[in-house]
Amino acid sequence: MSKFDEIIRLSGYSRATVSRVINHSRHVSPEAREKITDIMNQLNYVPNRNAVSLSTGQTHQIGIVMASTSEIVLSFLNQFVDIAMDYGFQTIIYTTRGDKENELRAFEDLRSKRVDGLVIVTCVNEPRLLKAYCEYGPIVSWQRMGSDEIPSVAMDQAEGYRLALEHLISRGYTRIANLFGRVESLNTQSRREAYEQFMQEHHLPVRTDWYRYSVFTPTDGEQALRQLAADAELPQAVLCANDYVAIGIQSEANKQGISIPDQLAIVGFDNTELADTLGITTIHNPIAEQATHAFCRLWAVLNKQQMESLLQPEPLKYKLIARQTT
Amino acid sequence: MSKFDEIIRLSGYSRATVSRVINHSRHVSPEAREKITDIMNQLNYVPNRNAVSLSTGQTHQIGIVMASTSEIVLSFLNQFVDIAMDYGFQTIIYTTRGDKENELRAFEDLRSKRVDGLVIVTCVNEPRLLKAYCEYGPIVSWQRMGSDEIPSVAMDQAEGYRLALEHLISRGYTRIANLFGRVESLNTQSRREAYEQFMQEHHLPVRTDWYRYSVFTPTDGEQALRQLAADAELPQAVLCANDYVAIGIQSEANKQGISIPDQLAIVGFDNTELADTLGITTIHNPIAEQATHAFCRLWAVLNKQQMESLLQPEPLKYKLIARQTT
DNA sequence: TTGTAAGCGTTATCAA
DNA sequence: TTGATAACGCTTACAA
Repeated sequence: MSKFDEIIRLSGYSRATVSRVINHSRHVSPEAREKITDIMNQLNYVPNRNAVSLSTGQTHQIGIVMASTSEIVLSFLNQFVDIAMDYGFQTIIYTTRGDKENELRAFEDLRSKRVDGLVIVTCVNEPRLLKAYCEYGPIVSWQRMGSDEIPSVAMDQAEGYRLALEHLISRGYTRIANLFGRVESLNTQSRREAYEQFMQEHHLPVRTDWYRYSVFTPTDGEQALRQLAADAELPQAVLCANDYVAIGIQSEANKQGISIPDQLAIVGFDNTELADTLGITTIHNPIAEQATHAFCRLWAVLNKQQMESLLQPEPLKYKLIARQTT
Repeated sequence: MSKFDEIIRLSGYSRATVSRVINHSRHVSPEAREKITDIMNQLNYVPNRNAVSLSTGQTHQIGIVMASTSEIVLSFLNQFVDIAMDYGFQTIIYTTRGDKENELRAFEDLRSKRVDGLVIVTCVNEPRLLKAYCEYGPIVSWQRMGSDEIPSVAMDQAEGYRLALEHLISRGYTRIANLFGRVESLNTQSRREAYEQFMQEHHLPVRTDWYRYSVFTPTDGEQALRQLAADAELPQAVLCANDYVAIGIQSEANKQGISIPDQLAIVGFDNTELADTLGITTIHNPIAEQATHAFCRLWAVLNKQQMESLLQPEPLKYKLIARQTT
């Protein structure tokens, strides 16, 4: 006999009343509440969450989908897990390693009621394939999806990129290399367009020969600089996909005796703690706030209500943080 | 009517047979299997995982408990999530922010059948309180718990620490500072004892005045060096709690014009990618392998069988990685 | 190989 | 305020 039935037996009340006490319903007499509560404590009762989930259709679990738990997504992840927990939601990690089938499992888990909602941090499947899952529960994305059905909480990175470009130009750096992340990502596209437009507006050369893609880690950064340095002409400045790439550039420059920022200026992206420690100029990216946004969107749907208090009134802003590498 | 009932109705078979097909039981005729499979595909059926979990008593979910998802635990987390997924288990993150009540919620979730098992990465509650939860499901720990009931997959850090000390002494650094993590942790205790024992064996001074605690991040490292440098005598070498602290030390030393390794040698811990990039001498710590171990322990219990193939035959080893900071 | 029927542990709808 | 009873969607003895 389950503990639930035990409580029913010992208290003399019905199944329904016991359930009401568990769920703090107001329609219970004080005597019933006290008696049942006592017995619950005595038996050290906890509800079986699978039974609750089956009955209510809600798991209070949210899935978060990403290629892997890297440093780059860490602050988003951390903030999301934290705020979700504050609102009574657990977070399940789905790491896909960039594999489409792995990734689809997360979406299937939405369909099979394992999770109530989904946050996409990075994903590799076609948006038009994924949006079919929207009918099973709310989905929001950090990565921009280029699809209205799956809303994104990301900011347009063009804006941040322009801040970096203005800063560089104002200090006299005009021959600029760009180290991008994923070729197909909308972020990369935004950044590239921002760069090209900005340079054209200022009648400066657009150096597409200094574009590099799939540069994510410090090691990637080191390698990229080695390549660039092998050519006849060294750029005056490098715009990096993120701070970790910038660290790689900085380190490799030191090894090669390239002086920073005289011979080479470096700008990172995201403003992580290490960029501060290592004196790297960077663009502050309000990542934690975007994670908060992501949760709020989901929460609003799952609770069928707006969550005004948490939806930032003023839009988020990028900010240039000037340090020693420019 | 649920899709399950729909399948029963359309196929003409019973509830049990349909279930058998879903679970790939051998005791089903080819005709039945084909007919039912067809209908399942037609209806785009997926089982409701809450119903399955309620019925079987297994969720195929494992909770991972930590203060926060920091860089330091990242490779453990990543590897654990990956291998768990390979074996059909999802991972739920419980971040506690060092709060005992938050932490207990993870353990209560084991009790309420939300997760099948638990991995402790870091925890703040008393082991004797936590071990009461062992009866509800398997628990393993990365952090050493000092309790037999909750086994730990961690290695004794004394061994790694000794490697670092031997290396330093062999290069002539004898006046050594130690930057530790949490004061009460068994790791810190191990490291401190290793240091003291090693120095005494070699008739060298034990500099307890150069002990610092709660040093975790680059910023903590910078601050620690600032303090040390303010004193009359600077140590010849610093042993750091992890590579991130070492980065902070390295950076602050550069700022202060302290030359590395001539005036100050630095040894990190863990051998992260950044230690390589930044040329920091460190101790390689097979963290991913420990995460694998952790999963295997849980898996062995949950499947009531040994997992010999995955349990490393040879014991894991620390390794000194000498770079430019020594 | 198939079917019957009893669980799994809750919530929710009525009616009283 | 309470209680009967059905519903949630699936698994699993036990029989046939």
